[in-house]
Amino acid sequence: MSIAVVNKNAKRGSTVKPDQESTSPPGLSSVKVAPRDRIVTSACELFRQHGIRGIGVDAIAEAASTNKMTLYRHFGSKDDLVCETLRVTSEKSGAMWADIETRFSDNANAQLGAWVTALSDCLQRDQFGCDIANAAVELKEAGHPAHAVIETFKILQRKKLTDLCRRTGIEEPETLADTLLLLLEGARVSRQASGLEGPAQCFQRACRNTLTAFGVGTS
Amino acid sequence: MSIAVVNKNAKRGSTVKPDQESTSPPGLSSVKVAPRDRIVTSACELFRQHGIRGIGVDAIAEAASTNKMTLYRHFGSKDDLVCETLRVTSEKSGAMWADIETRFSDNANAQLGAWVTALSDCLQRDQFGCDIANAAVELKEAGHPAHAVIETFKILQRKKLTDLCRRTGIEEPETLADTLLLLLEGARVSRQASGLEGPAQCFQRACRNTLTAFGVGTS
DNA sequence: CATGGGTGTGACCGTTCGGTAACAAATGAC
DNA sequence: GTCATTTGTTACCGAACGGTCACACCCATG
Repeated sequence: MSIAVVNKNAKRGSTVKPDQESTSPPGLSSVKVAPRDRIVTSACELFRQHGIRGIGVDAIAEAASTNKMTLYRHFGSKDDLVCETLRVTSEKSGAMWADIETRFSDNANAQLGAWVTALSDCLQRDQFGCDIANAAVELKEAGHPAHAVIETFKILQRKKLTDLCRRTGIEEPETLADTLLLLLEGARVSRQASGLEGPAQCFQRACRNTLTAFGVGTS
Repeated sequence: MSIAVVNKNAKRGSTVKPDQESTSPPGLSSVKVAPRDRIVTSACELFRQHGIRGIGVDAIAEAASTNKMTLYRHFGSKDDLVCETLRVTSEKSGAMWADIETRFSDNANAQLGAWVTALSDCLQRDQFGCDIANAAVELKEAGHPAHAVIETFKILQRKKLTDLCRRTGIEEPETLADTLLLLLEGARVSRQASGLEGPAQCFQRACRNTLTAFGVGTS
């Protein structure tokens, strides 16, 4: 699971030290994750659960089983940490794309179908939507460093989907890609506002209808 | 010490008082808006521009040309004020629906077309998306009083659009309504993350395509 | 003129926030 | 073992936050 989300056990005088990992068979124990990585992992999770403005650096450090000082040695500011978590999240999205491409190599239609399925599954599982879009909603200040990361990711995501749509040979790949992106973004935010029984439940069907309307058969 | 966070005009000793309204021809002056209404108006605007967590009650009171004490006499807490602004925003949405119904009475297809046009125009104008959905993204704490307001609005919005779709006589009004809602929600959040040149620019076309695919002609 | 309700004012409270200083402890390479 | 780098710990800072207090004020109603 996760590393103690809200460090209840704390009580600084815990005398024994090895509380790093909950399940730690002595000897080979676990992989010994570096503090920096633990911080990023915890930050990703807590930002997602509470929002960027809804969680403090103290809580993040504690969840990462470290302290604020170490956090600030690796990240000059909370904003820096925010940017790093967004970058990591972007990379995870890249991994999904790679997986789809390897599983359905050279079949654009099947890849589009797999994209819809993957995101639909993700929608069922994750109630907090797209971290990148959520960050854009939350951080409205002009010139916030996260904006560059958000823009980079969104441009890349759009380019990937447009290219994929183009490879199906249809007439308006840009329109299809943008339509699918609107449906996805809408489903993810609608799930947060109205739950799974709201309009979000229609996401997969809406995507299939759209693909059909554009002449893309996903077999 | 300094109470005023963004104390722009302030200068408490402004000697002359009538700075309530900028353009105030002496005599009949303006309509004399009550403090409570000024607070709600300012709060709506500031929450929209900076996010709910991004603005403090001091700044809201100051923008409303009043003070924190008066604010707390009308609203027991910041959360109460948040709920009230969401309610007011909901009512404005209701006004748009009423306008559409009066302009195209007894013509469901035309009303659907007008709905798309109105929201598309709104999308061009307003860069901050749907305040209600943004609040849902920002306020993730379970049991937050705003959730009830959000849910009420989203259910009503969905019901109105579904009923309108049903009145066109098509087969799957629920699916059409949900698809349009996903496109709308997606366009509004995408505009915040990727700007007007992003997928949001496709909103109107995607809606028209969807309407056509469902057999709804908006003439 | 008196009175009372709504309003303005500034100080204040306790908490939390992002961020830093100083020093002790652990760790790993040589 | 030595030594330098990386961590952990504790205390602290200034600022901003949500929220309250006591008191002066304005103004309409009687």
